[in-house]
Amino acid sequence: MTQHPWQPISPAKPARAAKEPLNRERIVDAAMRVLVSNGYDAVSMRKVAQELGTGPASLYAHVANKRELDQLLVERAASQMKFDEEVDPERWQEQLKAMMREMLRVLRANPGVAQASIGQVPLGERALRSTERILTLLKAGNVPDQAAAWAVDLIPLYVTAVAFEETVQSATNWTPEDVEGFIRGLREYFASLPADQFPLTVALAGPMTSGATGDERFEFGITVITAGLASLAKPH
Amino acid sequence: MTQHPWQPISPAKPARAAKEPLNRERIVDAAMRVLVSNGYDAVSMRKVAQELGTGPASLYAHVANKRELDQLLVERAASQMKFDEEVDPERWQEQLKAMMREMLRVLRANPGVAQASIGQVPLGERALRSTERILTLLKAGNVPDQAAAWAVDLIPLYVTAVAFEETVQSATNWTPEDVEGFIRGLREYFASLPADQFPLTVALAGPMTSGATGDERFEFGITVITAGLASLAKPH
DNA sequence: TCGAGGTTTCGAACGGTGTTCGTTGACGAA
DNA sequence: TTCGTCAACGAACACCGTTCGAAACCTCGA
Repeated sequence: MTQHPWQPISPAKPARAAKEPLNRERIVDAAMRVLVSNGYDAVSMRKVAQELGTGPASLYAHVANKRELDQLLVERAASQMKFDEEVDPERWQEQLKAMMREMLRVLRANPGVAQASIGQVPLGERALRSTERILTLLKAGNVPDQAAAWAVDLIPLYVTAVAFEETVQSATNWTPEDVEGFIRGLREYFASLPADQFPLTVALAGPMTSGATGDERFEFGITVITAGLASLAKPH
Repeated sequence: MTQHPWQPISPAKPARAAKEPLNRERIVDAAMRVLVSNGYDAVSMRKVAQELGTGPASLYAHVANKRELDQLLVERAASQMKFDEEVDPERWQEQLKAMMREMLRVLRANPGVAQASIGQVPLGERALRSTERILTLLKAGNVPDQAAAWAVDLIPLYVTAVAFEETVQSATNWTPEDVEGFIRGLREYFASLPADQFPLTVALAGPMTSGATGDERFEFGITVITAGLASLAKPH
């Protein structure tokens, strides 16, 4: 569509030079396009190569293997996270929650990255900035050193798990109506259980199936984690 | 080794009857054997069929697809969890932690189940007992209904994510020495960062890389979550 | 300008995966 | 005995990650 009619069919330059040479960045670009538009499962060496107009073997000159490509995708996504606000010790809990929301936002915008990212130690420069910021916020909250250090793991793990869960569910290609029907069926199922064996499950069928698609559950999770960390704070 | 020498080479019964007919239970049994001894990645329809002395197509008469087989494995593993102790309202926090430890124990004993389980709504009878128990414990702790209902998601999600992370790492086939070396390298890397940009990361390089292989990190996580839930308790 | 050496590209192939198709063969009902 | 039904399963399809080796290309010294 963008091709101009007067463009020569056979390019003036030799066919070989018409292609820019491959490099890591172009590969990650292509992989990112496939990831965003087709999900993580579609990110295969073949698909990425095809996106670049070549074969899968060509990628291996620039990327050791699929796992390394996954890591590059994670770093690329991590670089989209913005944590601009100055750390304000008075508002460390709110700022920590904002951080987690931002992480989830980026993971959602790049569906599938969560899958590639889970269980990976964050090492890139952007990830280090996140680490440093988490430590700063928790130090501002008087959280002990060891707790803060472990929270650096806990926080991304939770956010990533939530994002991963969402991508797994969205991978089923359900329409919103399907999801709604599933939720309703679930609620009815819970409510129909024998009340003598599962009294609370029956009684809480409504709350358990509420907020399944929105952000309320995530808000709840980050509230619990933040409150839990705050409760570990050393008395001043 | 267990075969007796006087056992006839060709069985007395017709060869067809020597094979028990296939059914879901036998398939899950076989899949479980493959899972425990070779990890989740080895659980393919072909391997499971081979374990049963047949071809992959035979499985599809009893199991819709691989995802359904995964779900059956999750249910099988969930049925191994034991939550015997009576609920004691005075000790609800400790009992909740014990529950999470038991969940992790089973997920560890069945490496790979976590991967199949993440993002799945727990529906089997065993899972329902877990749900009911979580709700009972939180009710004993005066946690509001909506919070308790969402905690039913949060708790397994965290435990499963931890287990999943562990299986991803163990899938690299590293020896304990490799892991130790990696951890040491990580600590040195953190410590060597520019202190003006990452002061806390440098200062906490030790704590951040401690307890990486043990259970301390998990204990920390369940403590944070339990404390966070407790902080939501309604004043009585 | 030529040629050698090293790197990049990439078609072909290997061994794996989930899944489907269509035939086979055993069994219960008529 | 015959027929209809359905589990069993061999073969195949379309994928996957990865490797190999030959060709094409770029760089640089002679």
